[in-house]
This record gives sequence, C-alpha cells and structure tokens, in this order.
Amino acid sequence: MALAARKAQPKRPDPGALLAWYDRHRRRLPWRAEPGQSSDPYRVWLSEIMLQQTTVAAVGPYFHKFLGRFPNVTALADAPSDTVMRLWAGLGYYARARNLHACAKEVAARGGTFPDTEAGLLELPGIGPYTAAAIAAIAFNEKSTVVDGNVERVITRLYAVEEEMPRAKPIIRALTEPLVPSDRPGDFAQAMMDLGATICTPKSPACSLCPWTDPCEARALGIQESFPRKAAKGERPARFGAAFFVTRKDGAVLLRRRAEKGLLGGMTEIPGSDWLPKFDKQPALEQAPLKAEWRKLTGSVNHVFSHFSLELQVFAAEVAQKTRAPENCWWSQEVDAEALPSVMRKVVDLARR
DNA sequence: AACGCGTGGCT
DNA sequence: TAGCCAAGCGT
Repeated sequence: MALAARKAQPKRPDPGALLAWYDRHRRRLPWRAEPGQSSDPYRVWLSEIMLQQTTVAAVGPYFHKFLGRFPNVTALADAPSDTVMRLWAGLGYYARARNLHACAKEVAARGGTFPDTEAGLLELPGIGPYTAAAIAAIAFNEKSTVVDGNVERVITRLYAVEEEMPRAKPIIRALTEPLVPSDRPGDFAQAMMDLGATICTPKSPACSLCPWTDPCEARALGIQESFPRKAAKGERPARFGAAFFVTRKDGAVLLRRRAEKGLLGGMTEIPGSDWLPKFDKQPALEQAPLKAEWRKLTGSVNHVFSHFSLELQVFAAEVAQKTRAPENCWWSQEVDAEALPSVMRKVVDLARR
C-alpha cells in the first residue's frame, strides 16, 4: 500500500524550491548576516554553541550579553573562567560554557582565526559533527552536510523514513547529502533549519505553506506528524533533598561552589544535602553546612532536569554576625544578584518569599 | 553506544 | 497538568 502512495508522487525534492522559499521567508536573527553579506565566524560559532538543544528565544539575550562583553574570540579567551560561567548562568548545559572558553583559548592561540574546514573545526572542544558542519557551511561556504534535529524531522517526513531514531541517523545523512547545492550550502542549511522550525514543526506542521509539500511522502500518506519514528521514553526518576538557606545577621547568605564536573558543574549553589530517591529529614539535616536552629519553610522547590525531577525542602536559619563560612563556602551580601543556575534561583525565591 | 547533561515554552 | 521538545556534545 505504501507502494501505491509512493508511486503517486515520485518527485524529487528540489533544493532550489527550498532556497526560493528561504529567500522570501528567512528569519532575521542576531547572528545571521544580511543577504549577500559574509558571516562572522566568531558570531556563527558563538550562536551555534548556545543553540545546541536550546531555543532561539532563550539564546537571544545571552548572545547579546556575550557579544557585548566579548566582541571577538580573543576577548573571550582572555576573560577569567568565572566571568564566562557567570554570564552563562541560567542557560543550562554548563559544560558548553567550559568548552566555549577552552575553544576560545585554542582559537586565540592560533592567532584568533577559526579553522575554515569542517574537519578542522571538529577538532575544537564543544564542536561536534553538527556544529562543525554548520560553521563550515554558514561561515566558510563549505559544502558540508548539516544535520540537526530540524533536518532529521524534515528528511524523515520527506522520505517517510520508517527506521527509528537514532538508528535512522546514517540514513538521514545519506538522504540529505545529495540535496546540498554547491553554490549555497550555508543558505541551504539555514533554510532546512528554518523550515523545520517554522513549517515542518513537530506538532501540527503547516504543510500547506511548505515549499516541499509536493514531494513529501509522509504528507502524501497523511502521517507527517508520526516522523521521525522514536521509541517511547522511559519514566523520569524523582529525587529529593534539602537546601540550607543560611543568612547572617547582616543579611549575607551562605553559598558554595559545585564540583567542576557533572550536574551544574562549576556553578554556584545554595548548600544542600545529597539528592536521593526518597526524602529522609534526619539524614538530610545532618548534611547541613553548620549547626543552627533550622526552620523548615513551607512549600518546596520543584525542578525538572533532563533526566530526573527534583524536589527540595528548604531549611532556613539565621546565624551570628561573627559566624565563619564553613569549608568550601562563602558569604554573599547580594544573593539576588548572584549568577545562579535556575534550580538555585528557585530556592532563593522560595526563601525570600 | 547509551547515557548524562538544563531550561523554559508549549500543548 | 505533565510530558514533550529545542540549531548536540563528551564520555
């Protein structure tokens, strides 16, 4: 039956039709060059790192913040790592910030010039297959095959790829490669991503507005939303813990730095207990950073990470002015202005309520 | 090759 | 509401 449906629309997707659509509808984004202008590799790189698994809307303010503070890759390389991490706070996936800084240092060491090939870019920290291909195509006009989540969705629909992700990845790449035009590889990559972001969306794709409705096999079958095929996801485990909001008489709050690696690596936090599958008050309280009369605040902080959900009970205490900060901790007079990851921002907000 | 790694917006 | 999802990378 699929055979009959496929025979009904044997057209090959035309890259020219996509580019024509792109020329009319291309989105104006802060990191994009104007039509005909060449792209600044630094801006392309910075935006691509920030856009990894992150929405355009979320990236916007951070991109401007970074560009304002670090107008070029050398300025970024010369900044203290603390400054970079603080500016990144709230954007998530903090290993990206560390790799961003490491990459800037490597590029600065080569005179501030990025490698101009996909292979060269792939050597740099934080730059994987997608990002290397994207920078090569967009900034250096290399005919690389750029495959991100948008492209995966567009291609699996165009060709009704039945293979489940991630096994479909090599198939998708092979189907994408022959579509890349020699003259405008960068525009083609951005057009594919724009198409995926605005027309060929995960839910309710706007097929009637799509430059490729005609050759789309999934559309012909009326099952476009079912691609890409994916296995059902397992349950997200829950974890529980305590956070200790300690204020000194003068209002300073106790903070701590997390380990460099792992979850929220290197970020500032409110001291807390381990995060475990169940909440036990006594063992949690024994992990308090100092002795105090703890007052449990009403409510809790709930936060969802990519691979588990977290519920934190918040305990507050006020200690004497002369209290010294425990090991690995310090006092902050202005927690509200601190660069905290979002889950810790929620703890502060609950305590301040 | 799976898994760990954040966050906010949308349905 | 509670899951789903976004221009992935490193290990």
